[in-house]
Amino acid sequence: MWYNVYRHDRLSRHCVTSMKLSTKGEYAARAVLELSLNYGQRPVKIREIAERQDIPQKYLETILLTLQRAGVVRSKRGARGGYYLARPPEDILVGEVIRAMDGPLAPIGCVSVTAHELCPREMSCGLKLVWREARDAVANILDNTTFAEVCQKEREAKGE
Amino acid sequence: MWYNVYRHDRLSRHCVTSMKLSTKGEYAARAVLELSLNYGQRPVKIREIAERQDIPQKYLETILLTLQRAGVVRSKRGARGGYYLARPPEDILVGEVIRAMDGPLAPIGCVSVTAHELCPREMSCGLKLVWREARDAVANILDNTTFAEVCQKEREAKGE
DNA sequence: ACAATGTCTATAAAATCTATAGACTTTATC
DNA sequence: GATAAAGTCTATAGATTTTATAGACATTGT
Repeated sequence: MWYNVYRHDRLSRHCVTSMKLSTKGEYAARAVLELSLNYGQRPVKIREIAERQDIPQKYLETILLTLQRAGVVRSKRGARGGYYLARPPEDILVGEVIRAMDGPLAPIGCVSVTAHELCPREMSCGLKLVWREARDAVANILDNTTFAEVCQKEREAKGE
Repeated sequence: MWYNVYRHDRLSRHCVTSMKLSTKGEYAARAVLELSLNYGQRPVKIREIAERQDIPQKYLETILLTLQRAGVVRSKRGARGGYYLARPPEDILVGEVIRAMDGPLAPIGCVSVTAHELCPREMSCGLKLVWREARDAVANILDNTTFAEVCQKEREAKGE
């Protein structure tokens, strides 16, 4: 019923949409994780992030630009340039990165907190309540997890 | 950044993917809700469901077929035919309907319970834990909400 | 100066989702 | 048993979105 599709022969993904993270969102999260692991050191080149996290470099360039405009990362141009976090990992939320790339977390517009829209038709409110609960549940996780925590879990997993 | 797009001039939707419900998933949920509201009565015609819930009829036909194959609904053919729930609304979960239409709830394959897949690369486990938490949070909502509850909330909302 | 690096915009390529067409099957009713 | 009213099925059209790349430009260190 659902197949794995290899986009650029690196990342597998289901064909379905609902509740799914885009590759863009995942690439962004991995890039920010990579910068978090290098926080406090010199800027990391796009090429390095791309290699270490196995992300298509040109695609990553556009992703990093978006993250920069969202205030998550900063860059230094020219020789010895690269990217670095705009704030310490403790202050960067996973939800923030995902929203920057993919928009609101809500499964449907009318229950979005960051981009609420009125129902174009009289919506079944019983269902609306369910979608809202789902949105809140996801937001509760992603907006309460910082990249400092992700780093720590990553290191714990590697250490064992 | 994100626009409302009117697909068939009825349902608005964001352009973004992540954590979003497909129109198909929402149509399916609304159709099952409609059948739940008519549970115990005679079969409901596709045309009636389409009109009452404002869903393109031809599209709804394929959606109902999928739901039937998933064991959620049944049909009666011929004159006076139509669709009805395969089980009482108390026994039909929202998560079941969404999965039938859109696949696993997990935001990414490697944390899916219903369709787990191995990471094609050494995945950042710190992030993987976050995706799993998000998946569990959504599943916890959608797999603990029955259409009987949705019906009740719907009626409460209408009554006030 | 020049090499290394990020910036920007357009667009190509692919995948996915939404929706419809149209021929076929089944059933109730007269 | 003829007919009309339904559901069934498969293919495919149409639209949108996502993924990815190209290539010219701007900035910085040495």
